[in-house]
Amino acid sequence: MAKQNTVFKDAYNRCLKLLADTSSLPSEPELGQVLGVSRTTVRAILGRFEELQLITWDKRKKSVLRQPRPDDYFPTEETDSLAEIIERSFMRRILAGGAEPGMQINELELAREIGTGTTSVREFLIRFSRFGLIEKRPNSHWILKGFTREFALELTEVREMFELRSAARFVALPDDHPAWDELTKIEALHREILADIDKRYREFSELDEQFHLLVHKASSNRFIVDFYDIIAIVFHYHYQWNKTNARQRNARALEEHLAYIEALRSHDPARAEQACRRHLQSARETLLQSIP
Amino acid sequence: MAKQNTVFKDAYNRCLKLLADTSSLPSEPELGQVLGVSRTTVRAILGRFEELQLITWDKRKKSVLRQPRPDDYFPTEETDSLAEIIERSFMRRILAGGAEPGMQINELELAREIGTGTTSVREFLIRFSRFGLIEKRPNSHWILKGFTREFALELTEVREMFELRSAARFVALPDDHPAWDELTKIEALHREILADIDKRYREFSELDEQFHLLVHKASSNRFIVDFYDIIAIVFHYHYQWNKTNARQRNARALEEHLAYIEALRSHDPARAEQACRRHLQSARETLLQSIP
DNA sequence: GTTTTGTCTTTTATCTACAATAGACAGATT
DNA sequence: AATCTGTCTATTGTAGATAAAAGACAAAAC
Repeated sequence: MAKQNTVFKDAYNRCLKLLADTSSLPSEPELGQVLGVSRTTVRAILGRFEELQLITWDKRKKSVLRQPRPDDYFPTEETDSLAEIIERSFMRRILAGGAEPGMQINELELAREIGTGTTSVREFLIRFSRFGLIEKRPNSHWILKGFTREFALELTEVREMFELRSAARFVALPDDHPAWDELTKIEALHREILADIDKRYREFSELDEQFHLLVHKASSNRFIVDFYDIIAIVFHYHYQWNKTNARQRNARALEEHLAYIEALRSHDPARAEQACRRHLQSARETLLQSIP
Repeated sequence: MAKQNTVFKDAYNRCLKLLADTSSLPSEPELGQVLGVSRTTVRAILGRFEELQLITWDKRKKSVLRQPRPDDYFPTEETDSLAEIIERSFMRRILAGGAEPGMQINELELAREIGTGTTSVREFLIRFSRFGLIEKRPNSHWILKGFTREFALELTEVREMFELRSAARFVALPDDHPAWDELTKIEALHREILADIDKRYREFSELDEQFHLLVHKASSNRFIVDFYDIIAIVFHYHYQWNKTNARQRNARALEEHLAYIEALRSHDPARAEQACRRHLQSARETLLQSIP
C-alpha cells in the first residue's frame, strides 16, 4: 500500500453519525467543510454510502434510505493515522517497558515491530527528537536519553518560566478577549468534575491540557505555545502509566486550578503568580514522584 | 543513486591533509577515530590512495609515496551533505528571495529545484519546522510563516529569558569548571579581532555563536541549549544577508561582549544581568532594524 | 450570479529497493 | 595479551514508484 486511507475511513465514520440525524445530506463542499476533508474524499464517502444502500445519490439529491447499523462503521483501529500508531507504540516501549537510558534505537527494527515502512518511523523519530528524549548519531542509530529525573527537571524548569510569563500576560488581557469566555467554560467543567469526582476523575487529564494550553496561548509567542506540546505529551503518557492515587491527585489539582483561575480573573499579577507557582510546584512534585 | 558518498569524500579530503605531514599512516581504527568515520570508510580511502599511487598499502604498512596535489582533492561542493545543501537552498529562498508570509511550500517543486528526492526535502522540512518559520497542513502543503517582525520579537523574547537564566547560572559556576577556561579563550579572541577590526570584523559572526552557546550551556538544560540552534541559524543567515554597517555593528557587539564577559567573571549576579540585558537589547535592535 | 458537480491534475504519505556506511567477529600480527 | 586486518552482515540515507487525498477548472444547476 502506498498510503493508508485512514482519512477516508475516519471521515466516513464521522459522516455516518451525521447521517443518523437527517434525512438528506448537504452539498459536497459543505460536507467537506464539516468533516475537514477535501471534496475528493467526500465523494468517495458518498459513493460508498450509495453502494451500501445507505443513501440514494443523484447530483444534489442525497436522500437517506436507512439508519446506519453498528457494522456499517469501520473499526476504530483502522481510523488512526500511521503517525498516531507509531507514537503510541514508541511511547509504550520507552515509558512503560524497561527502556534504559543510553539504549540504541534501530529504525529498521522499530519499523518491523510496528509493521510499517522505515520512512514513517524515521519521520516520526525526527519529529519526536525535538522532545529531547532521543538523539541522533548521524549515519548511525538513535540514542534513547530516557525519561529520567534530569529530563523532568529540565522540562519543568522551562515550563515554569513559560507559564509564569504567560500567566502574567493573561491577567493583562482585555476584558473582551475570547480567552476569558473559554476560561469560564473550563472553570465550569472543573466544578462539574469535582462534584462527581469519584466517577469522573479520569477526565482531568484532558481538561488539564486544555487549561494550561489556554494559559500558554496568552503569551502570543509561538515558541512558548509550541513548547507546550512537549509538556502535554509527557503528562499525557505519564497519566496513562502512573495511576497510583490518581483520584486524590486529580482532585487536588482541580482545586489548585480553581484557585489559579480565580487569581487570573482578579487581574492582579502578584496573585496570579502566586497561584501559578503553587500549582506548578505540586505538578512538578507529582511528576518527580513517578520517576524512580 | 541511493546515498551520496559525501562522508567518504569529506573524510578523504581531510585524510589527504594528514598525509601531507607524515611518511606513513597509522592503523585503520586510529584513522577512523581521527576522521570520525568507520573502518569501512577508512579502508575505502586507503584503497583509493593506493589506486592513485599516493601510498603503498600492505596490511599494517602504509607508506606515503608522494605528496598530494591540489587535484587529488575532491571539489568542496561534493563534500557537503545533502542536508546542508537543502538547508542553504531553502534559506536563500525564504530569506533573500521575496518570499511572502502565507506562501505555500511544495515538497515536489522544492525537490525538483534542488535536484534531489522528495524524501530528503520532506525530512528537512520536518526538522526545520521546529524553528517556527513554517507550518504543516496535514495531507497538504506547508505554509511559510515568514521571517517577520513578530517572529523576531517572539524569538528574542524567549532568547532573553533563556540567556538571563543561563548567565545567572554561569556566575555561580565553580572556579574549576572548564567553562571559565573557554571563556578566557573566547575573550582573547575578542581582543585579537578588535585590535584588527577593519580586516577581521567578519570573524565576529562565528565568535558570537561560540560565546552565546557557551553561556547557554551553563544552564545545563537541554531545552535551553537546543533553543540556541534557532537563534544561531537565524543570526547566521541574517549576517550573511544584511551587511550594512557590519564593521561598526560588530565592533560595538564585541565591546559589549567584553563587558559581559567581565561581568560574568565578577561572579556578581546583578552585574551579569545588567551586562547581559544591555547586550541583548542591542542585539534585538540590530535584528529588528533589518526587517522591513 | 453564485454555488454545485463532474472531471482531471497535482501533491502528499508511504512502501520498497539499493548504495554508502557502520559495526561485528574471527583469524592474523605484533 | 592486545591490537589490527579481512570478511561479512546490518542499518542508514536517498531515490523512485504508487495509492490516497487535495485541489483546479469548466460546465451544469439553482
